[in-house]
Amino acid sequence: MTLQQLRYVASIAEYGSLSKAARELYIAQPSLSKSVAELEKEIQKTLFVRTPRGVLFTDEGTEFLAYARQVLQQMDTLEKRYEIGSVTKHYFTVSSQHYPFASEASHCL
Amino acid sequence: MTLQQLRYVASIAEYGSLSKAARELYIAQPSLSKSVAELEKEIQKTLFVRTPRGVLFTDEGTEFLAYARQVLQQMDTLEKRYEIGSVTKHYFTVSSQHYPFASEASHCL
DNA sequence: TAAAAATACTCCATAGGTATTTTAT
DNA sequence: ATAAAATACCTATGGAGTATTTTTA
Repeated sequence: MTLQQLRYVASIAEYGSLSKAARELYIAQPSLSKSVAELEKEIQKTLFVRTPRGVLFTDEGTEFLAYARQVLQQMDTLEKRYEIGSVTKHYFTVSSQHYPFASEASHCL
Repeated sequence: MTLQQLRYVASIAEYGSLSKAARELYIAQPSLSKSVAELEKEIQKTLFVRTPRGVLFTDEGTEFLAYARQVLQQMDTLEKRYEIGSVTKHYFTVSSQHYPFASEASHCL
């Protein structure tokens, strides 16, 4: 059981479906599906029932979610304290010189 | 920052040295060393000073430890609730037939 | 000067990806 | 019929390994 899996379950609860949660998490739906399937296997419990409209949490799933949120909250507190300028926030910058011929070329677009 | 890293820091605090903690955790000392080095780099703080007798936690390290233990405790609560017969407990069994010649051979040891 | 820790690699397990099939309304 | 989830397979990152060097009371 990993923190990632707890985060995933929390997101699925928030968005109501694996597909939506995957989109929000910027991961592929099958990756998310597999991750939670492994978690369910590990704890030997079904966290939610799958329907063509999304998922519905079981009672056990709801209880699990409560525990998961406790962990995530403590982790959040820790990260807030120590990763203010987190490494996870990346920036991508492009810079270049000004080439007059490029301005000319752009007229062709 | 992973749960593993938090567990590692907690163990190092408990045992007072990377080597001892590594032994208790059943991992190699260099693996542990690298793991905590990466954590320190991530949070941009030195958790403990290294001496030839082990480590001494800094004030910042001690504070971090408190936060880490909060997370670990919640995780522990969760795991206690859901992993009673955890997958992490493996068993290794060896079985064989009885070969008379093997008994004979053992006399040569 | 001997212990503890750090460095330099190697390897492999697994998290995540794409393509596709199955399922249920 | 269609959107959601599951399955199958592939790839690559990083966690853990061994061997070795560096450090300091």
